[in-house]
Amino acid sequence: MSVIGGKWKVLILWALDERRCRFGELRRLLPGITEKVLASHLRELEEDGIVHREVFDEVPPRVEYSLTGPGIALNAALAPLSAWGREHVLGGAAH
Amino acid sequence: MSVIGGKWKVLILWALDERRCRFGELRRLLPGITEKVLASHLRELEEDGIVHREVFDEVPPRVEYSLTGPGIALNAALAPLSAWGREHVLGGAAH
DNA sequence: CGGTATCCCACGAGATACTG
DNA sequence: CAGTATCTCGTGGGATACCG
Repeated sequence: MSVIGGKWKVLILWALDERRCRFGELRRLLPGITEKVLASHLRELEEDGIVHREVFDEVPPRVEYSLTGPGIALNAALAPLSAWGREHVLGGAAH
Repeated sequence: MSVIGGKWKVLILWALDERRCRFGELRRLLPGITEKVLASHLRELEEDGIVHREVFDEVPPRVEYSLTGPGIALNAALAPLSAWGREHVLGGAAH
């Protein structure tokens, strides 16, 4: 739970499940998140071995985030929980 | 996430997965939890339709908590996440 | 036995400004 | 572009005491 405990963490994971993203892309994909929170969540996910951070030494600077193997597995493990939420929290009629 | 967001909530769910429990039993099954937190978590789980609270009008008073249908389904949906944690957070060697 | 009622505090997260 | 640096505030959770 501590791994996915941040307010925006699963949303970050789902965004990265589609494709690898740059910092600014993630910020745009997650309306309302602040740079500070996005940065700290990415740091924690990196420390937990969930996301990989790749720095390209270019101008302008480019940093790309992607899921690691365990990160992909974590997203798969979250799928049933997500399905449960759609079924029981969101309208049980609107599935 | 808000449904299972409390610090002790999944532990409560797992305790109730075995069998229905009384308040004091849960307190003993969860060393370190305070009565206030246990009570508030149970109230929230009840409001979310996860646990059922049954009051028996006896002396001494008796209250039993059990999982509802959605609660049982939630526990099942948590199983893959639990397995992921055992595999990747706890020792990947010690499975 | 099964809880409330208070008080308290750390920490997560938002707002805002700034930088290499 | 990809972040830091501060500051602030609400709230989740802990400690303790009390109650029908």
